[in-house]
Amino acid sequence: MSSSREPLTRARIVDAAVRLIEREGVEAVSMRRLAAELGAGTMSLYNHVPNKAVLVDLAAERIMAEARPYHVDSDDWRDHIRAHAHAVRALARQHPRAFVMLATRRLSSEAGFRTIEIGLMNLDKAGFRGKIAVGMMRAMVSYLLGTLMREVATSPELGGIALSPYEGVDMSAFPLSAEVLDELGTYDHDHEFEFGLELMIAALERYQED
Amino acid sequence: MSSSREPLTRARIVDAAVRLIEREGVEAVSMRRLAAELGAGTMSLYNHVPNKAVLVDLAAERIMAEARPYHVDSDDWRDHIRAHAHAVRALARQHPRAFVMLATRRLSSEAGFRTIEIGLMNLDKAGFRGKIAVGMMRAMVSYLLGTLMREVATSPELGGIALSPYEGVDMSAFPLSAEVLDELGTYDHDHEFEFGLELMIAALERYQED
DNA sequence: ACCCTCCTACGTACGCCGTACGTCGCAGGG
DNA sequence: CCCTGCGACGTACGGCGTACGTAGGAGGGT
Repeated sequence: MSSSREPLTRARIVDAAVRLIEREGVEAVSMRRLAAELGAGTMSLYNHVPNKAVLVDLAAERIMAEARPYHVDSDDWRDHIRAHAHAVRALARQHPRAFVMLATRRLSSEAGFRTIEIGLMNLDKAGFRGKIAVGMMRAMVSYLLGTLMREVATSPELGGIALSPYEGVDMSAFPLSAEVLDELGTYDHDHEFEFGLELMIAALERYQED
Repeated sequence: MSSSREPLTRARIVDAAVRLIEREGVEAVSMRRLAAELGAGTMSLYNHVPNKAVLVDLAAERIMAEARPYHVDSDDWRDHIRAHAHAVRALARQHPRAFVMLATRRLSSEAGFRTIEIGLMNLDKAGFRGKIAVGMMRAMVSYLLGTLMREVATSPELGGIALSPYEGVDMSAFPLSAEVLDELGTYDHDHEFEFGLELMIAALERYQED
């Protein structure tokens, strides 16, 4: 193992953790396994990282920091909000196995504020400021968090929240559901994301009129 | 231990699991501990439950089934949607330590369809049917899932997604955030939930006009 | 009355886990 | 030359889920 010659570093350890998380999910991460992957003794990791929880935090921050900057070629605030939402979605889709972990964890302040600031700028363009802008941003975050949880944590092997409609349920008790059973069993995540996003934007526009 | 005389039952085991989850969270659940709590041998549990994952599923379903029916005294579809959203929120707040688990798990079909059917009924009242109603319901679910994740998984000891703004970040790089720093550090979950909910309803109303 | 079957309870053991602690070897400075 | 300090590592403890084997009792058939 060539890598076993390199000295152990916090960076190398976090790297390995991120790779492992992306490949097999957080629950696959263990100190022993990580050490083995690095060709090192288990306890050597503790010279660089105080414990597993911190290590996972560091991995989460590293993934968060990967968020790509993006450029929008438009003056319409709607396009900026759309671009921002798509960027968040892209991050979630690049790291499906890490998303729940990220969503459940306290954001690192730096990356958090970068995102918040962008959100506030976009709402500012739409004419929303101060308290109300914060409320709207939070509603947007909630929507994004929710859809992406549904999209990304939905694939069966990740253990998701999807409904699996055809499991011996007596549908006669649920007439309206029965009518749209096909829709309920189908997921077009692109389309759903777009639909919900436009719904949110429509809501903002409505507030703009007052 | 008086309870150790009772015969072991699936129901008794699931009950104990639910209690433990509510008291200390899913991660505190272990077969050994559960058995000890029931005054039984660890392996005896396996006569009633195939493995821990299924046991946790059963506990999740049991909690889900606790959802209280509610009555709305109004003809306005908005009030029905509000009531439904509040019911979901109440469930989440009654089981904060279980919510992330519930949100991450495949819903039991029965309870799932009950909720879906109510959602579809409410949207039907507003004049939305078929595919578009499904889309709207999913957007609502996303919003609810998101806000409630933020609300319920936010308390520090549960390891949440809240921002904690005052941690040596150079705010001069984030002027808009700096302006509303107080807002960002404050959480009024009642108010935020209501605000986001009205935002969603406003969006639906807008679609109604077309 | 007998036995046979089946179900439940339980003990043991294996292979994982996180990590406290102690030791060893080596690099650097005096 | 030795001393100090630090990184790497082995061992060990107490936890975990669960495969497997056994023992005991309850119920039914004869």
